[in-house]
Formats: sequence, C-alpha cells, structure tokens
Amino acid sequence: MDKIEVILKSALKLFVGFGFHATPTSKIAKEAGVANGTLFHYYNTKEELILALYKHTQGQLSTYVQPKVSKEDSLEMVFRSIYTNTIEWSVENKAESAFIQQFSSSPLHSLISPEDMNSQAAILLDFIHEGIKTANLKHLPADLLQTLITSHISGVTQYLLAGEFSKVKQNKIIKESFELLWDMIT
Amino acid sequence: MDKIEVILKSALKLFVGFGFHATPTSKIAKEAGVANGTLFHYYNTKEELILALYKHTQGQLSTYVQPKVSKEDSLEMVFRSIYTNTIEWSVENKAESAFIQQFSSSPLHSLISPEDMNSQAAILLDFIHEGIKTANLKHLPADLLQTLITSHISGVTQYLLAGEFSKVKQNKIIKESFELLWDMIT
DNA sequence: CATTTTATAGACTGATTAGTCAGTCGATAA
DNA sequence: TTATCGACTGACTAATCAGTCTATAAAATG
Repeated sequence: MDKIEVILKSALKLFVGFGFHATPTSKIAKEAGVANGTLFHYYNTKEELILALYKHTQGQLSTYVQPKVSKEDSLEMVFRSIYTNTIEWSVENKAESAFIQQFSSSPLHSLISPEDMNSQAAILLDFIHEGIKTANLKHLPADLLQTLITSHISGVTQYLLAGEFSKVKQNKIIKESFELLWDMIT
Repeated sequence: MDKIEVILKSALKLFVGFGFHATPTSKIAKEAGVANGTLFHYYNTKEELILALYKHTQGQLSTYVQPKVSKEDSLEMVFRSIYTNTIEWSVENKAESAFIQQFSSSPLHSLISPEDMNSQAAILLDFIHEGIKTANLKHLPADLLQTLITSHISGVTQYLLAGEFSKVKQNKIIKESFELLWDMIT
C-alpha cells in the first residue's frame, strides 16, 4: 500500500476521533507506521496535509457518484441518482463523510480555493439551473435550492448513520426521503 | 460586565475564527482582558470551558425561541414559530450559530450528556410526536422528521448568511421556505 | 556501473501550550 | 485594628508540538 494512502487513512481516522488540532503529527506517523519526517516529505505543513486529505476525500465521493450519473437520463433520474449515491457513499464511508462534515464547518474551510471547491456541488448546481429553465423545478433561487437539497441529503445521512438499518430498510428510507424532496422542489 | 461573560464571549469569537484547539487559552485570556489564571479559576480545563460555552450558547437560542412558542397555537403555528425564530436568531447571531455548528460536527459533541442535549431539539420532537398522532404530519419516523426539519433550518440559515439580504427579503425567504417544508411534512 | 534523485528514518529543537501555584488585593466582618 | 475570605493575578513549568536536520537506503537515470 502506498505510503501516502496510509498516511491519509491514518490522519482521517485520528482527525475524526480527536479533531485536526488535537491530533499531533507524531501520532499520525505512528498510526501510519512511518517516521515523523516522512510526513513532512510529502506535506510541508500539517495544514497542507489536512487540505490534501479534504480534497482527496471529496474526490473519492465524486469518483463514486459521477460515473453513475448519466446525462441521458431524465432530470428526475439524474437528481435521484446523485441523491441516492451520495447518501449511500456517505453511509458506507462513515469516517470520510464525518471528516467532510467536520472540515466544512471548521475555519479551515475558508482556505480551500473556489476551483477546488466540491465538483459535486458544481454539477448539482448545473442540473438545478437546467431544471429551473425547463420549469421542471420550482422557480426559486438556484443556490437556495442547492442548499436545501444538500441539507436534505446530509440530514438523511445523519439519520441513517445514527440508527442501525438493514440494507433493505435503508434503501426504503432513501427512496421515500427522495420523494419528499422531489415533491418539495418540483 | 461579568468576567465569565467576557471570557465566554472572547472564547466564542476566537473559536469561530480559528477553531477550539488552534485557540490557546492564553489568547482567550488576553482577548478577554483577564489574567491567564482567571480562566482556570472558573473552568478546570480548557475542555470544560468549551463545553460550558456550548451549553451557554444553546441556552441563549432556547431562551430566544421558547417564550415565543405558545402552546395555545395550532400545530402549524407552533412549527412556524420555532422555524422562523430559530432562523432569525441564527442569522442575527452569526458567530453563535457558527460555533454551534462547528461544535456539533466535532468529536467533542459526543461528550455532552443526553440530558444537556439541546432542549430545543426535545421540544421539537414533542411537537412532532403530537403532529404524527393527530395525523397533522405524515406518518414517518419521528426522528427522521426531526432530522429533516433541523437540516432544512440549517440549510436556509446558511443560505441567508452567505448572501446579504434586506430584512424584507429575508422574511420572504423564511416564509417561503417554511411553506416548502410544511408541504413536505404534512 | 556510477551518479544523481527520491524516499525514509528518527533524533532533535525552539516555540508554544495547558495548567499550577504562591501570593495580592479589596471587601466584609469580628 | 485585625482576621478571614475568595476572586483574581501572572510568572512559571513540564509536556507537547510542528517542523528541521543529518544520515542512509532505494530507485531512477544515463
């Protein structure tokens, strides 16, 4: 396994458990089974490591979701696909989604440049614009719709993570909650 | 002004700006204009201070919202009132709501005892149960509804905080977004 | 094969941190 | 006048931290 992978994985685990700043780089190195200095060979500062981890994790989500979204489908299917797959990934990757959440509401979030900002969000926004233009969606500010959708997704994710649900039950909740959302925005 | 008040206020400001762990107690003391030791006269550890600040801030929100909710009103009015006032407080108290958000998605959140947990949430959950029983609300798991409502609120709050809206525009958004939510859950 | 570049190690350092402690100060009361 | 109290102080310390440095080993290059 690639050392960078191990380092990021260890950092993720510790960050989620204790928070960025309460996690010393020395502990990350130990957890990863590498020397202290190796960390700083790949990342010049701890902050750089944190930002890299965020981008990396965001990237994993995108890589999971985006191939599953087909431009050919109806707008509803596109939304449904983004919705379902985002939630599924988040539930299956608990630590990763917890980290994204934690990072997003931390002051560090302001440090990531707009172009690095969440390709996920950009795609969603595109579809929203299209949906408004074609009058599939309610005529509301696009970024309000985006925020509502994103919040809805993170709400359902939290709900699914809090309880222990069978795969079947989980899919049912995802499906039903999507109908709620879809009815709300169309 | 009470020293404790000044300390909490300073801590809040710095925590929101830099994060809990990236904020040294010495800076909090300096910002508050008190001696280093004074902090530890009131709170035995830094963690104790952070937890106290969370409870204090949560309390402020409750104190703002709860008196405005009248048991006499219809269920819709109760929800509307909780919804509207929570968002209004959050927008007017940007730092405070940012802190609640930040704390809630941090590992420290697991340290607060269930009884200290958000009297706000408990009240909302009561009304949800009532709403389900009287069939005003859709027949869905109560805590799913709660999560959806809470997420919706924090979404709209984020939206309002991101842009600069006039009081009139803001109220319009709150009103319209409530109708969306209400239609969704009834 | 020789040489240069990259990867890894871990001991080390200077700065910073949470928390301590011995004592000051003003108020209240004996 | 003296004693007692407790809020408050700030210099201090032991521990910890991010990041550096030197040394080696492993790859890559030519």
